[in-house]
Amino acid sequence: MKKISIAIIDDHQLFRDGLLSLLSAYDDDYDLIGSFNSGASFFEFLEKKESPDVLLLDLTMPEMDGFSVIEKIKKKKLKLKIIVLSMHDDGSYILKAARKGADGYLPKNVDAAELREAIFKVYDGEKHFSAEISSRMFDVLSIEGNMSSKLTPKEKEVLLHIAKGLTTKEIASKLFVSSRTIETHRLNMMKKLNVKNSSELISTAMKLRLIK
Amino acid sequence: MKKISIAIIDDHQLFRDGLLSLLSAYDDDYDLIGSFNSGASFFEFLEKKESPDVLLLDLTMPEMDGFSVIEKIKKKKLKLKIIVLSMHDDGSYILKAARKGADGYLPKNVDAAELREAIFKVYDGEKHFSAEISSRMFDVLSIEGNMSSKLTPKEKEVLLHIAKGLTTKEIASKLFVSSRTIETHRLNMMKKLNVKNSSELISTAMKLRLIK
DNA sequence: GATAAGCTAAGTATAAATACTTAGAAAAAT
DNA sequence: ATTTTTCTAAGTATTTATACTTAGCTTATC
Repeated sequence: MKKISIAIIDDHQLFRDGLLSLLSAYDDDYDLIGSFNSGASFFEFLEKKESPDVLLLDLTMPEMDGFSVIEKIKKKKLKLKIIVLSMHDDGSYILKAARKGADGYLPKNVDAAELREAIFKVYDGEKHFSAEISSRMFDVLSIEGNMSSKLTPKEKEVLLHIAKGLTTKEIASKLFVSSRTIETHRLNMMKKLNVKNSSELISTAMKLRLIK
Repeated sequence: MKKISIAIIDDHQLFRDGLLSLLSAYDDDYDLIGSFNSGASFFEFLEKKESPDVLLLDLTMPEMDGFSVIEKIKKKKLKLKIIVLSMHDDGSYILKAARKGADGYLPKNVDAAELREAIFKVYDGEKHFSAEISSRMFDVLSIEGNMSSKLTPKEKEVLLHIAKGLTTKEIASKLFVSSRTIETHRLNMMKKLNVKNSSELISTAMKLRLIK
């Protein structure tokens, strides 16, 4: 049987080393072709060498984050499977990865056997999102499901000011527009997120990471 | 020179393996006496064997989390240094660890040299919080500094309902008290957190992880 | 050039929140 | 047993937010 070729992208050594160790438990099944500390160095590598079958990818990295790496892979129409291996068991992160086209998502507490299962599954064209992961995605989806569309830049700007405790009037004078405009923005956001008032707007927005 | 004895507590294999790999870079300096997947198994080990000099500890674990491990160590008055090695670069986590008595805090992107430096520093009785870490702590402290005291259980209950979008009247009837009582709770919280209105109350509370 | 999306703004009425304070009863802590 | 904290509640005036709509103008997008 052909070995599955694997690459790792992660900015921290600890994680890369840990993954290497997990992979080595089933050494005969894999062919590790590279371990990279950034998306850039991975794409550099691809210019000379062949693409791996499966990419193990961290999300939070400086400069080019995991999401951008997925985007670039899809843009280049590379035929490799992507497993996101992230420290964030946060629903919105997982969902975003899935939307961008990740084939699997593993939380931090993987063991060698679970990792192996995921790799084989995505290599065979299946998706791998664990039950726990799926339920978290579901939480966010249930909020988003009621969200008719994304917030516009101006709306986000207003949202930030609301979170800071500014009143409608204060925000209006800060942005040089009428109070009614700010009210409209706020009310539009409340409709989009399907919430009843400003307090729920803030808490829902923070859950969805529209503000941090 | 005597080797520094080290133990690791982390629930995920990937992390433990990664740490082992990082430690092996300066193999001669350390004496790894144990690697544990839970606080319980570490304390079990301590009943028979001697305590390590330095403990590398993860925060987020099932059952007994890292904070509880620190507490138990302090209660038992064990003389070992604790370095928290966490995936959370979140100010409130770091601060909580420091308050409980952690001697150092390292973010996820440690390399072997940084880890070594931290281990030697805490072994010598110093504290090790990197500049980045310290600044995050400072962010939370600056909010907390203006917080006269903690929220009471009832206040937290009211806070949750506010975050869900309930009005004062709705919360009052839900908790079988007068609207004025709920108002008092809300206003007291606003004073404690030094915020101007409900929106800022929610955003600040979420930053401080008073609600999730 | 047409279509869609985003930003701007307003009318009118009602509901809710906020600013300021004070204070008694109950529960918890010491 | 006493002190402290928490929970409860209210008065009055003012400010802010919300409900429900409509709509012109500007800026992208195709």
